[in-house]
Amino acid sequence: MQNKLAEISTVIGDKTRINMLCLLMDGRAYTATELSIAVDIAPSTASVHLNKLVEQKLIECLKQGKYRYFRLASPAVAQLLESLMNLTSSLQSIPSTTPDELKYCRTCYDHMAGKIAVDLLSFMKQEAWITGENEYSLTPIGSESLTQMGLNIKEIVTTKSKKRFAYACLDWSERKEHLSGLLGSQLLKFILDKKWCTRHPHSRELIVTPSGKKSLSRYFNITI
Amino acid sequence: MQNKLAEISTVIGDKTRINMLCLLMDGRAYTATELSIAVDIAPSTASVHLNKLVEQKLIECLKQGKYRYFRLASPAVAQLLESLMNLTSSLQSIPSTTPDELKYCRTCYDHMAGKIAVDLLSFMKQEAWITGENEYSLTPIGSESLTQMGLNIKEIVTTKSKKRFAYACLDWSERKEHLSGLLGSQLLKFILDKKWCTRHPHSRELIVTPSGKKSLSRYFNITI
DNA sequence: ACCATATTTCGTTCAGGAACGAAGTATGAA
DNA sequence: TTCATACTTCGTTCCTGAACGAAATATGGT
Repeated sequence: MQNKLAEISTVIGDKTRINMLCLLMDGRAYTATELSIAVDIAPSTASVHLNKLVEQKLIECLKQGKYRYFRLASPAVAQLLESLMNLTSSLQSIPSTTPDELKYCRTCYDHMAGKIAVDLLSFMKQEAWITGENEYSLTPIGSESLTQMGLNIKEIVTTKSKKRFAYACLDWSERKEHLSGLLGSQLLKFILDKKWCTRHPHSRELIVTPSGKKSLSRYFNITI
Repeated sequence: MQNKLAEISTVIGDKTRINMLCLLMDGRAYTATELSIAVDIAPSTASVHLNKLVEQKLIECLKQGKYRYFRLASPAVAQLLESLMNLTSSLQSIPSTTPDELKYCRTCYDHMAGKIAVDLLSFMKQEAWITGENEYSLTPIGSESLTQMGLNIKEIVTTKSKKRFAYACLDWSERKEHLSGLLGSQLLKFILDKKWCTRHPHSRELIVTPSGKKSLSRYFNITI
């Protein structure tokens, strides 16, 4: 019991690992190499540290191709780090992402990405429109809400497609999850149809229209 | 800035020191020797550990004659330890497993604890019956009020005792300060004598009697 | 298929620091 | 005063674990 506690605290109690955890405090996921560069150690050393942190469930690892993204495992970990920072009274403000347009709203393959998409997913989770960890299912609440919004959910749900229905995709700029899968792509299609956003002619940027601002705010409580 | 954080976390990240901190989680002050025995190391080693903890302001030291009493430095430290315990999901995490009654009103060694005791201390502070940060002194107002209530303050003040007169004890469940020391123990004695509370036969719980309710409300503005 | 990049595993080196006991200091008691 | 107890300081030993680079593995791109 206290043994477990001692284990955890020794894992936390390392200069390098604490620095890593601090970097992860912004809620984003970083690759092993990025972290190793940021804290100035060899990748091999970083790998060892990251494994220890994963072992103690302080962070978790998301494989994506040859990359491994690491992020804090739970809000409880963030809270722990925060109380640590409270002690030093050096609660550095979490670096706010300076949203250059592309970071803000764009496409990622066939679905939306950027801050808006991250906010959108977090709204849908919070309002219990969807459930699940990495693979999502639509709840009756979500189904109804989206239908009322104008999406033909019935059609989407009955679509025969090899595509996964809905899952979490890591955003490359925010490094936070956003909605991917059939639901994500249909949602983008819908938003473009409704002209809440329009495509930028030469990039993957999406431009939110005035009516889009209103609707996004109304349906998803997203302010721009 | 992160340097400071790393320092603190390395100090926390030691099996022996964490064990000591856990012992101190009950809010009580222990001597160096007691702690060294409890965690099974030589007194000299304990001394080094305790100094490190003091240096980082995780605990504080109160000299009293040849004894040194150590206790947690602040509620913030208790909170840190609690969030650490949260991670282990060990249900030794206090709040959920503790019956409400025990949280509400009980003894902590020789004085009262629980929500009532916390309220009581905060009332005494607010009404300027006592002054001080962690070590309290009785003010003339406090002295008079308590005397009027029926406590023999003169006798208590002139008692020769190694015990500290009055100090803040960290509450185990509330994580807030309550009154400990000679004054605290005498107050409990008084309250039991007056039958404002009675002891539960097999636990540290205190049961507030009907007349206790009236008196606590009248003298300390505490509603139950 | 080939190479480039991301990450892990392994073996080695090395510094830091945890632990002890002995000797020194401080305080209380007889 | 003298002794006992509480605690600290110092010097030494010893072990853990942080770090590295080289080689292995995994994946993507061309």
